[in-house]
Amino acid sequence: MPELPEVETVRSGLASLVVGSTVTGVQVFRPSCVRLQQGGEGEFAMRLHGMVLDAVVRRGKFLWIPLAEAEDAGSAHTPAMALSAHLGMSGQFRVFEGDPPEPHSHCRARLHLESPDGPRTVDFLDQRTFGYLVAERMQPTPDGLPGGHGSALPAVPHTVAHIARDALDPAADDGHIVSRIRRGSRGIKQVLLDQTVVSGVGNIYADEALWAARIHPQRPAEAVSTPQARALLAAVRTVMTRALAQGGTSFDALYVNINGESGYFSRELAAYGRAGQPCERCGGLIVREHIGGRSTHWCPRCQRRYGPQASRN
DNA sequence: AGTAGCACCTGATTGC
DNA sequence: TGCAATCAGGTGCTAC
Repeated sequence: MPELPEVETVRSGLASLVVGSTVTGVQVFRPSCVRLQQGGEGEFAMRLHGMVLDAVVRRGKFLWIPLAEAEDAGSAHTPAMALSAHLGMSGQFRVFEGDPPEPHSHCRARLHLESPDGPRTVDFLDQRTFGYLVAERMQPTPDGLPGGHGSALPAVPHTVAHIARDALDPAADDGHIVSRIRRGSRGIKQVLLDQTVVSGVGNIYADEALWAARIHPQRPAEAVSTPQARALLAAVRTVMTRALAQGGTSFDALYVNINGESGYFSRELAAYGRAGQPCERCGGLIVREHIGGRSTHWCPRCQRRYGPQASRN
């Protein structure tokens, strides 16, 4: 599943292939992929047509492409609009140079571009259709700092305004994240998955970070100490940084891929998908349980529910 | 306000 | 063999 490292791989691949291109045509094969667009696919196509793709930016799992008017392209003028994209569970972008092939059966939308190097085609594929595209207005960031990775613009699209900065964002406020992590009665894993607390963490890296920090996924957030919350945030960063380093090597630039389930990093997972196997730290058996509808993996021996001193799991 | 639960969706896998 | 139930899960909405 695409989490921050996978989405960043997509972002950098897309950026290298489409920035500076002009939209010359828009095809929507499945209208639900633009379900967030006010006015539907007609409005979507109209807002994109003739615009220049100025950058590819990411915050957490959210991607967007600031759209410049042709006469403003490359200038310091701040784009008012962006093409936003979320990959959901199974979204992919593929870029073709020259004549594109027939659209894949999972292709939900296709953008035709004109670049200085000739025509380009961008396909948005999404088997499970949880992903979406939307052409929408940008708004300033409250702190005046860059909205995400890939652009210095202090702006984010409307659908991203409520999403917290991600764990790898240089502008992330650790003190604020730690205090929000420790708030409330929810299980700590639920809090990690809450994109308004810290963004970019999905089901796989949540389990990995909790394992690394030795915290039970169901420990109430308010029972997590400040040092533990700091360690957990550090673990989130470590696991996503390592995954990103691997993801970066497993993709071909022309086949802009996401491949959460079979990337090289899957071999390094310590908890996720390892139910019944020994914990590599203590030898206890990793367990799997459905928590809040999500499969959750942990070591009951070294991840204690109520803290290091508790005798009960 | 904070939290829980469900809808959304399709293809692969499992069970009978 | 064939069909139906189950599973995967990120986000956003609704209900409590």
